[in-house]
Amino acid sequence: MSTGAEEEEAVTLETVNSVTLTQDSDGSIILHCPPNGGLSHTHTHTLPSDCLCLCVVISFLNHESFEVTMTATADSELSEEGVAQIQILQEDEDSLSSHQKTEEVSPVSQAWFTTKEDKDTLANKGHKWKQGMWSKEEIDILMNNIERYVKGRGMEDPAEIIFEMSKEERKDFYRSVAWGLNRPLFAVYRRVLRMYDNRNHVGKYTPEEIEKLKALRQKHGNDWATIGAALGRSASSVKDRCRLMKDTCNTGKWSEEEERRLAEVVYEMAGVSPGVAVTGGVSWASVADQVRTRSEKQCRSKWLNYLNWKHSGGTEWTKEDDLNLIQFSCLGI
DNA sequence: ATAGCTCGCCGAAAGGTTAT
DNA sequence: ATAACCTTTCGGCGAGCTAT
Repeated sequence: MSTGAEEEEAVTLETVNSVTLTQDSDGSIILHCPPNGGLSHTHTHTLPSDCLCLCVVISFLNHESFEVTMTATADSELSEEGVAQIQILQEDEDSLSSHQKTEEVSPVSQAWFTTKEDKDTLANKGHKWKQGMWSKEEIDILMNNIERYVKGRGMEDPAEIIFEMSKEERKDFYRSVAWGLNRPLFAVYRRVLRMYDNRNHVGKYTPEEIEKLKALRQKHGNDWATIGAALGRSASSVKDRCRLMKDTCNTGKWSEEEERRLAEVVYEMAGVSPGVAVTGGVSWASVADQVRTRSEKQCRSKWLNYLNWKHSGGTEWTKEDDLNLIQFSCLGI
């Protein structure tokens, strides 16, 4: 590390266009470097608030992508668009030139759709990517990317691009916006749609809405788009709401018989012997079918909150214990 | 502990549009 | 015509909150 390039005579200067700086909602500055592989290393550096000059030494080990998050900069030197090109002091000529020879984009986040086979292939090549819940950091990156894209085009509302523009007009929108995110592009696409569809975060369903929903459900079956339109909600919202309206189930305390059935089914399905903790391999919908008197959600909740622990715990809580407890408490003991 | 609920994620697949 | 790109839909599932 040095404070200036003039002291580093042996060093080659090279501008890499695709390296950008952005700022997240916390004011942290994020340096995005080209993703050339799946595995992403994240380093966090905190800089003094009077830091005027930034020197970053980067090695493209294994052509992996990475980002550096910096906080506590006094005045951001970012340009209007929130993007700054930076220079890289290149210490190892071979690493960068070989890096530049490799494909410029991550195969994970740049192919529009990633089929099962694609994913197998990528995994076999050692690529890894994120799935599941989006972290705050990822959302920040995404929103920043979107903001940058929007501002860069002198626009105001991202929804304009997402819902009004022709595909032609928004050409590279999704790929630009996926920048720095180690997820399949398709996942980014869906995330963006969900995020900016204002029929998606409307809030709690009122009793009136529930009634309407039931009626619409009768009328239109699984035509969620139609139902949603009639209610001013998104299709996925009404679909998910309907999922919760099962009415053939018991409520209240589980009977011993129900618990027994549940445990039996779960152990059978998970393929472990009774007493072993079950961590996965259970389809709760099927469990509910077999338990018969409880919904999928009730089964899952019951198992995860109570029975799994009870059955696999160090001291087995037996049926006799249950009976004793009941008897004793009835007798006031 | 249980129910009720919101918000959210995923893979898969079918269907539509645009570029070459 | 074909490939690449984009959109929509569906079924399956989960985290985590609140009220009681």
